Amino acid sequence: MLTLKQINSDKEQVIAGLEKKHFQGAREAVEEVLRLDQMRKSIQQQKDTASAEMNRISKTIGQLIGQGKKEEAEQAKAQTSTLKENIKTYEQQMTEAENSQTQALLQIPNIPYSIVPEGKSAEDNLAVKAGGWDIPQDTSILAIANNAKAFDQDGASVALRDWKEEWNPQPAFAKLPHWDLAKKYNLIDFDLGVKISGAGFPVYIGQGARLQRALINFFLAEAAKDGYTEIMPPTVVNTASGYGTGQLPDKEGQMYHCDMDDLYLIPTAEVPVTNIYRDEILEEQALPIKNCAYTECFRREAGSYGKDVRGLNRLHEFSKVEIVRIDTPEHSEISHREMLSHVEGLLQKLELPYRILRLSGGDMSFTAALCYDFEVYSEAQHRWLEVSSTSNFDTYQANRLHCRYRRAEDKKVVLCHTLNGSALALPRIVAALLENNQTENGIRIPAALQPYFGADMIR
RNA sequence: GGAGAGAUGGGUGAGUGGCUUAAACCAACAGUUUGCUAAACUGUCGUACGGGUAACUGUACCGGGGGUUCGAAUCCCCCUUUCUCCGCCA
Repeated sequence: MLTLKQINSDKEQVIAGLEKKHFQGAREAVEEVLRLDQMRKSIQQQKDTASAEMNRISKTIGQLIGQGKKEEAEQAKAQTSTLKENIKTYEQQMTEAENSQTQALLQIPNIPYSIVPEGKSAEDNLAVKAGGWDIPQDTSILAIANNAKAFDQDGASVALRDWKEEWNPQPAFAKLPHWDLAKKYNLIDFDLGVKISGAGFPVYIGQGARLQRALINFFLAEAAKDGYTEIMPPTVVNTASGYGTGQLPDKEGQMYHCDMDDLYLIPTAEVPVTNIYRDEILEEQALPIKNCAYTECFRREAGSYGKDVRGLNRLHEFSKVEIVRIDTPEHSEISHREMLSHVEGLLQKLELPYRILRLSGGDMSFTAALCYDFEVYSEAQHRWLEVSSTSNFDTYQANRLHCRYRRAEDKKVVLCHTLNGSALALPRIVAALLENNQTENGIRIPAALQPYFGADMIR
């Protein structure tokens, strides 16, 4: 959540930011938080004064009893009853005010950075870069893309906006969608998954299972090369962790819940791996912390339907390698770019056509300050598939997590920045690999993946 | 799952109702002394929220939550968790 300090000192900027994110009733929400804050402060002043008086009297009583002055002690006791009641009332009011204030703050999303494009929806996302083995290199627009210093050159990025329309690859032969390929090569059995679990829980078989394991190992190895520490966290988390990274309370219905023990199945490794640092004060020299983790991810995906859920496009359980960073505010932007380069490198090594989108204010997640999506092009489905979302949360998550660090310079304790990104989520990568690499003789495995897969083709 | 014993600051650890403003030691940081290193000495050494331009100061926090009391780290209840033993088990 946003800090009170931010809201207090930069009220108008915060409101403008919330409006950029198309948050309804931004001004009212901010005013409400400020009003509750004023209320809380004035109650605290009264309560602190009363408590100070109470402490003073109690101490006196102790001294009087020590001196054997019992009558005077009894007199002093008589003074305390109203005071005691007042304190109790103040405490209740303060708890109430604090709770409403927290509730109000939880309803307010993060504010976007200035380079986030204006806009309401996915239509307004900005393509900042594109690449991949199959993209024609002579298109002038793409030439700009390749020369652009990625991610921070707004002028260059704007020119890329409509590049998708310029590039309409014509497949050499009618390519099959991955659900047909999965059947043809006996890689994935969707019906079997329905039998033993339900829709959205595919069963990977033989080379299909091996491809999963190869991708996981490849992604983890690449992350290790880039200096990430591998974590293997629990796959279920408690409510405190759910609140820490912001899945609770707003996304409660999106997570699977184990009623008996009140635990949630993780929707992403971000949850356990970021919560490692909940309620921690880190030393500045330990930053940036770079962790990666492979986990299964579980999502209820309530409300999804149609072509979006066909095959591997949207699953209830899927494998993902996540990269997570905890950093200082000064360095988090650099960290973000390094993460983007890492993810881009993975897609290049997998030889997939990709584009990178800077999400518009309205399309960003509740908690992000800046977010880039990576999409790969599926030649059989003729559409872009989102395979990674790499975000900087600024202090928004850290504030909720109470994740802070001690500045080396002045020893002050301040909030960290948190960042995370998929590197990568498997299902749509598998879909794109199968669809784009199909030949008459089988499915080609990209060279970088061959050592992990143990073969150059799926036959 | 059953029984018992624990949980105190960055660490070790004292504290069984008011002489605690949580001792002491270690670590850390700053300074003094000193050819250098080391040692010694002195000082600083939590977090959150208030008040104050500031120096400073108030309140809360001893695993978490509730209760008893004028007053709780200390007594009572519930929860979490660690250890030991028993049971079960890959």
